[in-house]
Amino acid sequence: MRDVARLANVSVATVSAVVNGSAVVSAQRAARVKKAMEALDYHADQIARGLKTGRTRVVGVVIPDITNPFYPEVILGAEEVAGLARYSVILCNANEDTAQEERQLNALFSHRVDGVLIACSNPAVAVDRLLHRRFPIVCFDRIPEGFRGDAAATDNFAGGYEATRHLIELGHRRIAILAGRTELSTHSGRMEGFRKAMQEAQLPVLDEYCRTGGMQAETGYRFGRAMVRLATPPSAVFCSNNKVLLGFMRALAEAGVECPADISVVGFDDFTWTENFHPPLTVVYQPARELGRQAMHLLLSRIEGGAAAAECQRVQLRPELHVRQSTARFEEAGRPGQIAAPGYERSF
Amino acid sequence: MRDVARLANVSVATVSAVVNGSAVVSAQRAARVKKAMEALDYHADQIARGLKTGRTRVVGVVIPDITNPFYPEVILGAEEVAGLARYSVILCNANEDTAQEERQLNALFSHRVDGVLIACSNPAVAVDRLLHRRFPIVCFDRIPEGFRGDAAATDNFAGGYEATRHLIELGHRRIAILAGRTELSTHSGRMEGFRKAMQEAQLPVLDEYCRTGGMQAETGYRFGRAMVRLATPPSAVFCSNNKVLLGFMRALAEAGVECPADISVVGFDDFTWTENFHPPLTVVYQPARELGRQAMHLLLSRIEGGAAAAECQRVQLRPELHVRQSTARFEEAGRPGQIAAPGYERSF
DNA sequence: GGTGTCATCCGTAACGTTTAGAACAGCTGC
DNA sequence: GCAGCTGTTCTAAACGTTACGGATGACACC
Repeated sequence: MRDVARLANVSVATVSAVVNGSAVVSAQRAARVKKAMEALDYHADQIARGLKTGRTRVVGVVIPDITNPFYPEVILGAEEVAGLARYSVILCNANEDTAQEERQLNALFSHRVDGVLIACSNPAVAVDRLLHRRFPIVCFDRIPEGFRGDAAATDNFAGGYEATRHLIELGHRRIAILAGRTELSTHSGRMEGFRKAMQEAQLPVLDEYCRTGGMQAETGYRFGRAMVRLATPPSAVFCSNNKVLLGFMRALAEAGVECPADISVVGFDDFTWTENFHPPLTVVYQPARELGRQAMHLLLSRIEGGAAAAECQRVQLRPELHVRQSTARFEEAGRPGQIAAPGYERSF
Repeated sequence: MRDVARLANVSVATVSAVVNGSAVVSAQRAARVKKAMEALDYHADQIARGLKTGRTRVVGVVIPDITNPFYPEVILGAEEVAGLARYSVILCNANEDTAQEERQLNALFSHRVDGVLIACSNPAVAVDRLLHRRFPIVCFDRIPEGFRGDAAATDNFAGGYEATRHLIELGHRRIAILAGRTELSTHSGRMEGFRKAMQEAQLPVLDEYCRTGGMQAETGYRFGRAMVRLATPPSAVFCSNNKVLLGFMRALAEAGVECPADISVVGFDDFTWTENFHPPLTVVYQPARELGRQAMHLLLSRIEGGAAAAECQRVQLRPELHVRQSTARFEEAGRPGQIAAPGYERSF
């Protein structure tokens, strides 16, 4: 900057003024400065600027699992609107680990990011602390319990409800749920939707039909193996996590259980490959990219509007049921020896 | 920091010394300082530190398409080793757009990142400029032509070669290739491997069997539609990009062409879902996460070792062919009316 | 007691910006 | 001719660190 000033024969203040347009400078001088900047390939140092202004034009995004294709899609949307507003994003992958999440948050904070977008687990002590300091933070996807701040998420209750309704309407009565970690708002919401639908249809939700706790394919596989060994296996399953679903389907395949002939399955999240899956999957789709966009909008307006803005903004996105071929009508006396009770049981 | 110093009744220099361990300070004082830091919840400001030291402990990672599940997996590995070394990573998604890539690079640079990891397209003017200034930069996956710097990538030639050999050994003679953008090192490498295998087997590579240029499902779909309309369609296809493959398979399904009965397909990259695909896909797997780890190692050692380190380090990872059910033996007089020439053609 | 050697500690000048306020020049109006 | 404006430019003090060089005191040695 000093070099630019010298070359253009002005002071650094003038250079700063033309860079930021923060003060009026005569056309002639401005031209000189611009030429000098060009000549020296000058780019303002965001670090120094950040130190002085307290604003870095960097936001943090922390997600629990970058390997779950849902999140990259969200990031895509978030990055899109951040980039448009000339913000950069630091990405942190917490790996489903609260301790790591907290470390990441601290790192972000000491890097002086202007705000953070986070899909976070309970309990959210670190997040609450930040929020309490009026630090711009918005939660997306997973909203910690009791969180009082901006948030964007899919209507998980509706998603769970519709998925279950779909199964019920197909004639299923013995419906199981694989629900991921229910201490997360996402999965508890989907679970609630499931319960509501079951209750409305006066169907029981059996303990042995409720499996919770895991978020990886591995746990889905375990669930699947356990489920096929049940004396009376369910005729349909709602699986609220896509990675769990993958493992579950693998277990079914290994056990020779056919979907949808022997069992109907509806999953969560839709991707390019779900329609080429075997079988093409019925899923509840959530608009992941749009979620990323909206969440980042919330964050940026919080950052620019300051904490003075409206107390707490929430956006909720509607999921959509995409019906494909992993769900089929259930006939009690259907495919002989498979759907009918005794043969069905033995076939597992 | 001033507050901490005041509370501990020492100078800021001393606080800095205990934070960084950069000078010896008596145990008693150190304890006082630590207690004060605790009491005030002091965290060093990385921005100020960065300004002073010229090192930010942030690295940039720029990828061409976060929606391609290959890259998140790479990021996972990169983040893992960066985190261990207490570096944060700024993620940039270039969206397969050279102009955007250059903007991202500039942003990273003015944020004073200590180095960047990039999978970049040709021509790599921006990258070359950085490299020329001895800025720590390592290319991964896609290595621009003539790039003289650190790089990590899969042996794409071997991947293409093995995929093609596999098809040839299954008896295929009319083999097509869907090669993505061949100006990228990845796809040109895979293409070269393909050519080599074809040449060794004295098989012709026909123009109408070579489709290049796209990286999205949409183009794969177009390729597929065009290919099934050919007078003499190929009996096997090597598709060097996973998203293109998805579109291609969709086109086949729509046209009623069955895989592997009518056509064998081998893809690139392996994911959790490839084995549940319909049909389970034969693919050449590249160790994406390990690639991320190695690339980040290269970068960090370049950063810490300075430009003084070895002239230029390269690591190459071996891909593996994962054989599943999308490839099958080709019998000239096989499945009647499908594989035999005239009927085969009509069946499309 | 003077001198030299350590071991600690502190003052302070940077790092590259922004920004408040001072300075200055050219007008206008009386 | 001078006060008062306006419009432009500059000076210099921050922002929160680090690190160089000097200061201080304790101790040992002659």
